Amino acid sequence: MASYHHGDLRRVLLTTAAAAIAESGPAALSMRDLARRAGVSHAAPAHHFGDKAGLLTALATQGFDLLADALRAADGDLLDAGVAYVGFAVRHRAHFDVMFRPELYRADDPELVAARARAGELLRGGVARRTGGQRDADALAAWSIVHGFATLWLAGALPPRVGGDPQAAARSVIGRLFA
Amino acid sequence: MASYHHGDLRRVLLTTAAAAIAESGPAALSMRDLARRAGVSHAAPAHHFGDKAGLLTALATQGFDLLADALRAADGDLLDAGVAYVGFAVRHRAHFDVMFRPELYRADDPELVAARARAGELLRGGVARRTGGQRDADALAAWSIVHGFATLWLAGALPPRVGGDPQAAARSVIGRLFA
DNA sequence: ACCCTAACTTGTCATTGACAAGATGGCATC
DNA sequence: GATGCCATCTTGTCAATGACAAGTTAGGGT
Repeated sequence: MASYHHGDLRRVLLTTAAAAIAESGPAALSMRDLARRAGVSHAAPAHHFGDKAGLLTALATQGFDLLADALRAADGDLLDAGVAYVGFAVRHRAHFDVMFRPELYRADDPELVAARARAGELLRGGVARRTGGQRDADALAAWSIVHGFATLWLAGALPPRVGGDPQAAARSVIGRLFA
Repeated sequence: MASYHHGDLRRVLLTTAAAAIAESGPAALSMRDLARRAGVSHAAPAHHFGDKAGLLTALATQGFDLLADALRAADGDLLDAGVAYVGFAVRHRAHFDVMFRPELYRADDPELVAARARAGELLRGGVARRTGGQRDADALAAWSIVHGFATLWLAGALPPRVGGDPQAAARSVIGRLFA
């Protein structure tokens, strides 16, 4: 038997939830099924997250932090940042799914707000190095195109001819911006 | 008392469901609450749609048809088609929300597949008039940018400075493509 | 040795989705 | 105009779920 005090349950629940959501979407996630997968009682998740919205808030927060990490690695280059954005969405599909669905979680949670602000800062930074032009509109266009591509990819809405490598396809698409 | 045979229930349920989803998202939609809003018994919706997935399949199908109508009105112009796409997303938020969430409905439903194909045809048509370039990648970029903008707008993820008119903002953003 | 509290469990309740079976009434057919 | 048919809608029921209340366990500080 595992010890009565799991000790690491919160993290395990988050990763398990991410896996479950990646399979069937946030709507299909059940607190009780999550508890079952983690081998704990049906009320254990509620202890750590309060309720379902609490869990998804934690997931979204983690997601914004992961996105910030991914963008940091691109180091300010617009194209790389865009590709990294798509890469993040594909690698962390569950987080991405939840992050932009604020009705599922508590969008005013302080930790969530802070993490989102950090990621937003890096997102804007990716465009900052471009010279001239209307920076705001450029940033918005860049964000829109990568977000749209990632969303369509994840939804399976893109035709097969796009190919199997989302990051490569994204690179080609982003190239159409400011061409 | 309303007559025992409602006669128009199916359509009423679809519009009521769209309103409910526009308020709180597809996840929060309850068949029983839907029945309550429509003033019918809790099992009436299931008669028309089978189950929740059936209802959302019907909504998505209707959504693709509405999108096709909106695109047709743009008459082949790329910029107009993009603005129309965003306008559709904002005006028919619930439909748009469901359409690109295939795990919520039966993506292989024949009527759904047909409606989606019709809309897809018009979508590609919006880019067809452009001369030269790699048409596929151009179409993908255009779709991505309008879809991303619409998604971000609906998620409330855009900063306030973007303003209150999504179609105007979209026009400016789309202008960054092929500039 | 003691308690204090975080971590988890058991128990419960209203609500939900899905299904089964019954009731109603318009409509075609004779 | 009586009869039968069947789509439409209702009532009834069941397992599963989310949320909450109350109890149990163990580890750490004093």
